[in-house]
Amino acid sequence: MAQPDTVTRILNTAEVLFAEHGFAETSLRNITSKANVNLAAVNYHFGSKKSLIQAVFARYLDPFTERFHKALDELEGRYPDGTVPLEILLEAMAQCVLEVPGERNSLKVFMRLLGLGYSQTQGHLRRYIEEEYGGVFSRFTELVRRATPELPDVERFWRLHFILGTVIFTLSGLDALRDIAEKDYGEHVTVRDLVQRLRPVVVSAMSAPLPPVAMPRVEVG
Amino acid sequence: MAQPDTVTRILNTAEVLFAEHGFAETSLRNITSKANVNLAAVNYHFGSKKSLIQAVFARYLDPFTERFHKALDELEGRYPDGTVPLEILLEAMAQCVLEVPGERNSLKVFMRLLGLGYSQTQGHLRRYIEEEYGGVFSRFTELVRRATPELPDVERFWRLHFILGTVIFTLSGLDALRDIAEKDYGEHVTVRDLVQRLRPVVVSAMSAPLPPVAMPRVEVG
DNA sequence: GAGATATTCAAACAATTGTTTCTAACCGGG
DNA sequence: CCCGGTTAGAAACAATTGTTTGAATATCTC
Repeated sequence: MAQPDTVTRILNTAEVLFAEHGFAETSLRNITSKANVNLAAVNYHFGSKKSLIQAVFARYLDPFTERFHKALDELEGRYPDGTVPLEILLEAMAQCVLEVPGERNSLKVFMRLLGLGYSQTQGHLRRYIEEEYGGVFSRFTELVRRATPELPDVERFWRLHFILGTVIFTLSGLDALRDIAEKDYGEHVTVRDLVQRLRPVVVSAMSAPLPPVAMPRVEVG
Repeated sequence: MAQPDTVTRILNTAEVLFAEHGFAETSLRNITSKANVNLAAVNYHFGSKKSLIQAVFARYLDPFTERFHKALDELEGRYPDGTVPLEILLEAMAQCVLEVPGERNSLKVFMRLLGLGYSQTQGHLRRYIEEEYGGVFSRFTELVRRATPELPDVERFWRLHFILGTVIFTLSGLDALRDIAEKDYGEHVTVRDLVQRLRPVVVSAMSAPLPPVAMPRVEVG
């Protein structure tokens, strides 16, 4: 079997090392040695470590956004009034996330990278992701807005991030949690099982009753 | 105003730098210079950078676990059959989280550290937290078990981690989200507001309908 | 106040980091 | 065949990392 060329060999190795140990904790020498590639190759092909990190993300996010856009196109066509039911929207997003890495590496790496992208304080990464892929997300949230007209805008904003937290946190820490679950309950869980479990929880979260209106706090002398 | 002694000066500076930039991205020299302390002081007082990180966590988690244990004691006394309603349990936990850092620094730093502790792949930290503070958590989950007897054990396990993800993810990324929310909706949000919003969402998530039973996949020839 | 202990300090240590440089090898088109 | 630009390679670079050392200073005890 022919070895892939240098840049994909670097990307393949880098993404699993990043996912395993984080960005700052993974040295270029560690990557290049495991990839059987010269150290200088990274700076030659990518320019810098930062750009390598972004390239790792792009290889996942580019096909994802493409699929997601297509899926939303299809949905908007199927519901000509522009109001797609919430469950359908969430389901479409879940399917797109599930399909993307299937071709190549594991979904686990993808989710772990997403989690790191949010938590690790690599400023450049956050900016890069927002600029490059903010478009699909706002398109999605606009559809969610039409699907949940009863929700105040602020409330919907926060709830979307609540469930984003649930998904990223769970799937990105999946390995550790899976071990515990398997040890304590003897049940081997796949990512698809988890999505199955997430579905009703996410839907319930989005349609929870509104919180009591915040009283402006009045100082009592 | 008298300056606090060296070790607390180090801890005070370290915790905000860690929360801002992560552990690996924060150098001891950065900490010691901002704390007006000699570089060697860290290794003298704490032994190593790892131990400093653990000490930063301990200063938050020790008082938290103490309060949390007391709160659970009080609840178990109030409900002698050992069945505390779920809402009360969640409320108690929220209150303990909110109260702890009030004395000293901001709740924001605490939550950010918690998020980093989960996502950053500092193996020693995970182990330290589990060994040192796993006790309260399992006590809490046992109470949750009694409060939700209708939930299968596995399902409850996952749902607890779902909402854990929501809370940590949201509160730990609060700063960035707050900026967006304020810009888009002109509404300044405090941590307490967020807890207000989280309450109904979390309760709904825990009491969502069970997912459809997973069919064992049968290969169709 | 002398002596012992605890703390601070500047300096150096050894290891590792990302990046650059320059040379050698490759490879397709004249 | 050999020449052009592209890729691979070994080595060195400069900067930064956590940690250690040994002397100076402060703090406390008897």
